[in-house]
Amino acid sequence: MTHHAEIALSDPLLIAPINAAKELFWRQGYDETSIEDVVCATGMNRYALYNAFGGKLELFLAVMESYFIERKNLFMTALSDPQGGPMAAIREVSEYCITEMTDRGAGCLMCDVAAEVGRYDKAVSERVLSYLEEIRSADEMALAQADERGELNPAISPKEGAALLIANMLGVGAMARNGAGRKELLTLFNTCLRLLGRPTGAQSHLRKRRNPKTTAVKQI
Amino acid sequence: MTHHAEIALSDPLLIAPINAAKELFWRQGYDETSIEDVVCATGMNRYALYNAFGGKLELFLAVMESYFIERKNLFMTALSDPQGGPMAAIREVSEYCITEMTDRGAGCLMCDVAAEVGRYDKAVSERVLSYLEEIRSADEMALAQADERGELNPAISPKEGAALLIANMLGVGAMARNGAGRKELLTLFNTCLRLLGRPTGAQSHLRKRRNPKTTAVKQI
DNA sequence: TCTGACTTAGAATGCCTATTCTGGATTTGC
DNA sequence: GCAAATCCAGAATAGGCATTCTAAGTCAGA
Repeated sequence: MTHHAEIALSDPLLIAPINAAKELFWRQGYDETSIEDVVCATGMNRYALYNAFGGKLELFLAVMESYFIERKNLFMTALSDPQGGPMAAIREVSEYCITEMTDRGAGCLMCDVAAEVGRYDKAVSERVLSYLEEIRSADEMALAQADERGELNPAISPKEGAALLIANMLGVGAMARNGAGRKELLTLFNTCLRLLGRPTGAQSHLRKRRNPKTTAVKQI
Repeated sequence: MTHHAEIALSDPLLIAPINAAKELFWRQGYDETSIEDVVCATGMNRYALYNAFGGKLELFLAVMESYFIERKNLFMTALSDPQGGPMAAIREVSEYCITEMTDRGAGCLMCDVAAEVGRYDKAVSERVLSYLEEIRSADEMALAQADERGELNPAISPKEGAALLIANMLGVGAMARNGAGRKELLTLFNTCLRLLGRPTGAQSHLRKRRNPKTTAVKQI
């Protein structure tokens, strides 16, 4: 009596258990999360749990799928038709993700936890890459809009910029996992975003302060 | 009869076993690497292994320390007095790291594997953060030199740029762990490096191709 | 060559965890 | 209210793994 992730996801009664399990896997990783933990956190009976999902791996697959869909929706709705402009939308959605990470002291569920599982199961690691590509292409869409509005740094293409954003968020996740603070991570993300944007003359005053020897001349 | 990581590191006979174990932990992670694996890979007797290190955790600590020192040396020697200029040195050392990662389908031993162990042991996660800071400050040093030579993007400080580089490399590691290819990762890193450098007029031709409507005017 | 310390290979131990089983409780359909 | 199906809690089961033990083998020094 094996059940598939899709079936589990479509059952409204399983939404709460899946979310509880997601929280555990996200915070603790796959190996470090025991079925006992899941039983306690969901309040679900062990027997019922095995009946509903089939086993630990299948449960994780359902969690992963749920995360995938949720995250895809988040990015798609935020970036496909951004009200306050594409760059603002990217900032908003990314800062939301950073908050999620620092709240949990964890990175991306797909990229970090699923990668752990991907060692056994090639299908999982392929799913992770497809997730990354999905998010990247949403970012690329937004950056293409930014480009049309002249808000993208001319030195890069929307595609390159999107890849950079993804890598930066993954890096932020790695740092969150190791205990870096929210403020530090936001600063880091802002640096990335600043470089992605079209350079403005106003920014050069930073340089003046930093290296007066060569740029002490007033620039007003 | 407990031995400490420092003692193990100073014994030349243990260098080879430590390197073999490092390879295993790096590729497979901490939990996924059994002592049996280590026994096979090092050719060392189980008893001798326990005598030399004390246990699995202590072995990993020795591995971690070895990686730390090795990596610190790599960055320090490459970046403290770079012959071909600071930006070239950063590129060189980073590309070396990317090769190490793609060779193993893994990220950074400290940031990824040690983070796994850091869940049990606070001292380990603090060590990871101190490692990150060490590398970041080496990058910052190089970027400060670049700044003095007018090679740094005026929109950012050496400190910000160094943090961005670290995050980018961590992101690259996360992607390598999930099976991304070397070429893709090099492209990604190059984008990052391009943005860190001082923008040149020549780059704007990229933009012309992408968005002819607004920049079709010849710019030579 | 002999002795005593050290090393080895592999078996035993003990713990932890996923999964299954079981006998009793609870719900459901009528 | 009742029979049948379903669900529950916790006890077995089974396998994996770190760590320790053991009994035989090896080596160094005289």
